[in-house]
Amino acid sequence: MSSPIRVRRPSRAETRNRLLDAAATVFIDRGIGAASIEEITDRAGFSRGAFYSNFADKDELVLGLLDRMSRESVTEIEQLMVEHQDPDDYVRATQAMLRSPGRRNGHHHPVLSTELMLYSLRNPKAQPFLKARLDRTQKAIKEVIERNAVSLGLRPAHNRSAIAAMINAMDDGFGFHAIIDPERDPIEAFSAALDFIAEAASAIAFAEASGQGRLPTKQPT
Amino acid sequence: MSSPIRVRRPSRAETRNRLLDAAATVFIDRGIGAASIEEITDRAGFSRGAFYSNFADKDELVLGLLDRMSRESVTEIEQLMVEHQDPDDYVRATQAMLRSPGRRNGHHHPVLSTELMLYSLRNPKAQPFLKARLDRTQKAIKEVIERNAVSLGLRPAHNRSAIAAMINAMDDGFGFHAIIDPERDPIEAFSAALDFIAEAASAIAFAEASGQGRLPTKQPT
DNA sequence: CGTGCTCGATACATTTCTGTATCGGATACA
DNA sequence: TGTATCCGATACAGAAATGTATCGAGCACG
Repeated sequence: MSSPIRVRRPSRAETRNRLLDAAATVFIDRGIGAASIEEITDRAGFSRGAFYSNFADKDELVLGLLDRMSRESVTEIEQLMVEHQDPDDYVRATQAMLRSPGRRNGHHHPVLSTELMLYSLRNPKAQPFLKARLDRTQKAIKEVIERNAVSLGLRPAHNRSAIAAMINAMDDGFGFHAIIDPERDPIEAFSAALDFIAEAASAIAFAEASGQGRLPTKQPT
Repeated sequence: MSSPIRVRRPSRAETRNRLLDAAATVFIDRGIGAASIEEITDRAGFSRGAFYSNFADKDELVLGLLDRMSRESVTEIEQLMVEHQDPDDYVRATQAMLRSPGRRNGHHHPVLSTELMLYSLRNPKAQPFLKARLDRTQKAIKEVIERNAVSLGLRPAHNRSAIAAMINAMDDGFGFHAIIDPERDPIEAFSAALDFIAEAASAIAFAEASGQGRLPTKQPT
């Protein structure tokens, strides 16, 4: 029978992708610096020859991973935000996504992100990818804030970008602290923080409306 | 002349400390995983023999560094907090400390902290050190919050530990984002965030005093 | 079919890193 | 001053990792 399923050797793209997948898991397990090409190819089920046929060296591999991650996530966060415009919904969707199988195993693992962040410090070529991702994330958060500005009671004077940066920083910070202390639940902490900020925003709006003077804002630096 | 200054070979403790110093800088430059013993001893001005005379292997070196950092910082943050009970003062003192020469060069560099965090993930022996440091930091922040609870307008219902965790997470998060994008100023962002939280706390207190009902709090997880 | 090309496997050369064994100068102390 | 001990330097062996050169099976295309 001419079944479309045939025993064939993996296409070049397939090999490349499997190598990238394996690289992501080895980077998580060992760290980028300590990861050897051999462990990566072993885990991918190839020989080192396959690696050197697809990449010049480890740096190019990391860049390739970064590039693929970048392509994949261009729409991911934005889509999530668009689909769940209500902050509550978004938090819940985020939880679901974070817990979905294949997420923490795959390439979007907080540890991998951290490894890549440090890597970008040492290889400037990687920096634009991560900066772009950071900017995208914060822009998406900002858009959700702006859409919900009225119901949140946010005053025009409040700098939405700054608040988005705060939220993003907290999100990542909680993630890191969960790495240090696994007993901490970053999602719960993040939810609580969002609640506080939402409550704070309405309270500030209320205080303002009641003629309560705005607190003096200090000038840093 | 019997000057007390003599040409002597460094004491054991001195050698050890210089090795730890060098290790810290190499870890920052290359990452813990990619750091070789030789580069560390070179930078410290010793031979590899000196290293193996003081440490069994790289793991023991990292643990030693962690231990020394732990000892050094036990009082540092707390002292800073005690000396500057006013939040404004504290922020300013923090800025001064962060900018003090020898801080970012030495061992308290955000990159080093991140390296160690990832390391602790892979070597459980390191975990207690970092968890202890994290707990200490948050406890100190919490104490400052509690001392200033009245002037901040914090209601008893507010969970001070959660707010301390928020602040700490933001602090670290901003630091990490500054690593990704050097144009960002983590100190300025942190100051702005503290302002927002302080403003929010008084506004919440004011809204509460005016009979404005507390916003419903969502139940995560 | 068969021929050329692609791409992963194998083998090899080289470098780098680690860890140990040994040596010798400096120090402490009587 | 003599002597035992300490501790870093040197030398060596082995392992691990890198990168290249070569080989050969599979696929595309005539």
